[in-house]
Amino acid sequence: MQLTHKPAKPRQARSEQAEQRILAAAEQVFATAGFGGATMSALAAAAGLPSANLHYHFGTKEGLYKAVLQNIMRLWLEAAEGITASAAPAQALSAYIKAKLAYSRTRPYASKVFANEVLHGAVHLQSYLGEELRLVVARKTQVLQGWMEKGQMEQVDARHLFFLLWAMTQTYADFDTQIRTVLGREALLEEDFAIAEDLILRFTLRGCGLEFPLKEHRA
Amino acid sequence: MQLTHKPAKPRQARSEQAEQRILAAAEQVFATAGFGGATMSALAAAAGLPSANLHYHFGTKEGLYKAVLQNIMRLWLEAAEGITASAAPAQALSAYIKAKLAYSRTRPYASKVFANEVLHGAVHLQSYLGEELRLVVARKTQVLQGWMEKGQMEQVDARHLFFLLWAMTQTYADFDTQIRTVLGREALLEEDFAIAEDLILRFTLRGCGLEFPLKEHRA
DNA sequence: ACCAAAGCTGATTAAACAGTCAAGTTGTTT
DNA sequence: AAACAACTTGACTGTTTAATCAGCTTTGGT
Repeated sequence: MQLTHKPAKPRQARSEQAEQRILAAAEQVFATAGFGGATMSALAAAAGLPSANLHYHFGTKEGLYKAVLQNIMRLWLEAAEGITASAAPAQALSAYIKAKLAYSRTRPYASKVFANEVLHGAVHLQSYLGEELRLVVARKTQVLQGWMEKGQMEQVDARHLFFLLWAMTQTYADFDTQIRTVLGREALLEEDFAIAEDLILRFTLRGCGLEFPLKEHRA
Repeated sequence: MQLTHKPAKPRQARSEQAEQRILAAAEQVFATAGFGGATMSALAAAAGLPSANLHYHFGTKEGLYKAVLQNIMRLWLEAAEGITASAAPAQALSAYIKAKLAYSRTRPYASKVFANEVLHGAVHLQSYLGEELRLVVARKTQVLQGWMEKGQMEQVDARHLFFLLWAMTQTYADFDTQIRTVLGREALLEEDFAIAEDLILRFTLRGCGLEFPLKEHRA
């Protein structure tokens, strides 16, 4: 927990490479084993390095875990950038759903690490959830309320709308084992994600009193 | 993993009580710490017993974990019982959503243990997912397809419909930390679940081309 | 009242674990 | 090419952990 850490100010970072490699491997191991279930030797084996090496770069197991989480957090807020007052609700919400679902397809381990952390009380993410995420949700909620006041979409609770969008899109990463088993697949295919996207869009847009299917403008 | 277990056939089970107590405590500990993060002494402390006692009743940590999971599985399939060919789609789906959401409210730890297990590859649940759950989904999927053929609801992919219903209802248990933080609450209130229920029903029913809000018949 | 069987527990053990360290190698600056 | 910092590593250490076990108490059948 406490630091016997990397020499406080490394004059120059020569081996960014090793750290990236460790982080990528750790994302997978933490995703499949959880924090408690991941051992330093498993993490080291996945990175192809001796475990002393991981301690050199990240100090402690918890330090490595936090670095992995921080890496993931960067991705999470980007997706919502298209939700602005001047955008059209149907297009903006569609883009958000597509972006979030794309993360589930391309970064399933990142999603799982995040899910695992929140599931167990988010002790390492309290500040992120309480500050950054809370702020983004507050801002985006105001955008949606603006749309509602202008009659561009129906009245719905905007915060709960986000909870449901997160749930529906992330479930395809977090619970892929269950989904794959029910579908009888080794791995989820593009067509599965296409069906999912269509259904989530249908639910969301119609739920908000918007048109579905979306008609392309400027085809 | 291997058994040095409870005397194969206990003539009489005298202390059902202790096992229930251990299981209830273990559900909480496994939910908040995960399998790897839970220690036998933490489990024992939560149950208010020495750890040798837990080993007496459940053999190994994994044995206890499996018993907790098995306990949870019983709950999971019951909720879908109302989905039958003769039922009205809107009523049956509403009842299912309400039942699943009620579990998120009343048994959040059970939901979390299940979520955690699936998240990490469901190694202890493969047979359940592949057999029982797969079968139930196959049957309920047929019921929905029957409704669609009769024009009682729109064409949607029934299996993905279930994935989204599970995601939306269980998120209020599994990710309650995130939801509570965004809402600025110490604990989720009845009114939060009421809003959630309303929004999930709205999404689902409209997404399936059904009437929302539902009109009570035989009021 | 007696006696098995079932239930309980403190003390112990062997293995797994996170973290340390000293001795090495590599790369960069002057 | 010398000097130094960044990096790498195998061997090691103290602690935590799951699991065991021998001996004790409680319970129910007769």
